[in-house]
Amino acid sequence: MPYHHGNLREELLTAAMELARTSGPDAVVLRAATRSAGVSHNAAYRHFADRDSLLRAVCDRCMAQLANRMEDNLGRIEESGDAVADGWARLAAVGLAYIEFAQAEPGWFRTAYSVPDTHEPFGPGEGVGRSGRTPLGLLSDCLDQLCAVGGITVEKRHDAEYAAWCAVHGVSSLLVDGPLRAMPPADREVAVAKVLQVIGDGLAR
Amino acid sequence: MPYHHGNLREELLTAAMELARTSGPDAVVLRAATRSAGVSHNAAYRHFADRDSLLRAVCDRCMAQLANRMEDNLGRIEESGDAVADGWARLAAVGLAYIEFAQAEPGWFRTAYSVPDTHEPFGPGEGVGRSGRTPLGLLSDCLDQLCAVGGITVEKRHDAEYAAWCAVHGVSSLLVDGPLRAMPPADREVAVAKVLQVIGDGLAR
DNA sequence: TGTACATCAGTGAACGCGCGTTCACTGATGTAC
DNA sequence: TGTACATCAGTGAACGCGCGTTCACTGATGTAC
Repeated sequence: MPYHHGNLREELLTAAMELARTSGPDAVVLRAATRSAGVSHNAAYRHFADRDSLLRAVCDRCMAQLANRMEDNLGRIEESGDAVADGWARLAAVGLAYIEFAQAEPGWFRTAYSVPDTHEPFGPGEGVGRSGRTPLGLLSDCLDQLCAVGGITVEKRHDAEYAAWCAVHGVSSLLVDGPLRAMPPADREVAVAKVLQVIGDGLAR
Repeated sequence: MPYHHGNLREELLTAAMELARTSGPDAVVLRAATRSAGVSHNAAYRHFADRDSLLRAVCDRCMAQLANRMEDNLGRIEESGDAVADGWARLAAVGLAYIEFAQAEPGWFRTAYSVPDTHEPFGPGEGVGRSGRTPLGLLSDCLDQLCAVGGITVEKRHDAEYAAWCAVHGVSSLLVDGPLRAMPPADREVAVAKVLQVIGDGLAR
């Protein structure tokens, strides 16, 4: 191992992402990250002002992972020719991606929403996936499209992201951290389907 | 201060509730609770097996506080004579109570959902308010009544608590801890209203 | 082309913090006889 | 009614843990002349 590491900042972030993945935001710890990078613990201070700055950078990446998962699900959709049906399918794909991400990567999910109070929330260009859009941006896009093709009214479109986001966020939180965490997979599917169905009905009406 | 305290268990719980209220579940710390009760730190071990047992007991109380708030809101409703309208009003009251509680008592809200992994989830008779019902129980009651008077169909009633619970839990979490925590009050009301409206529409349809 | 020197990126020891938990103990209480 | 003694509810000192952070430092790099 040479004295100059070469890419320590990146390696610290990789290590910290692994900590977050396994054990959530509280496990994003300077000493553990440097340990895992094979470097003395205060080498980290060359690249991050303090522990919260490292955590903040990790939050960004976690949110980006969520965005990527949503984009993946969107990319897998086959157009049916029916613009309204496709619009609903896209919205469902985005919502399901959110819930699946939370369950598949609970540590990342929790961390994505753990920006320290001492730091600014995500600014433009932060927490974005490959397409450059945030999770919320991707959801907005779906709703815009659905509105454009007449799947939902303009009135319903207004602030609709709150309804959709809160519903999928709520079911994700309750399944991952909350009282539903012990729920068997079959029941989870029932709960998730009900949430998506009611939200869809509520927007359609 | 006499050697025998008399009611130390209760006083520790009161102190721990105050810690939770101010700073959330992580602040529920044995030494702080005993300090605040004016007692040596390991006196706590006469009343709680360990730190997690204390936290667990505090979680119960926080959930009970939430239930009480929901009951308060229900009690404030004036019957209109229209059973269906009253049913919807009760559902809205319960949902709003949940969201208001989260914003008014963020520490308690977070703690209510922080039962340690090492402990069993709430059993019967735990996390209940004055009426002996849990928050989820109160919600179920509302949905049952609404269904009984024909406000929602039997099919919609089925598993409807997931949809309602997840929606209010999601908006609460995002407003209290999440990216919406910086939202000004006026915008919060808009978001909350939208969530409740869409969920209501979705159940009604 | 060679070299002095500023700059950058690491090291290693140390400090202070607060926590949960354990140990051996002492003071107060209540009950059997 | 008095007293020995078990039991209960506290005390106080100590341990070990892992953390964030600071300090003075050393090794490597690159650039001006």
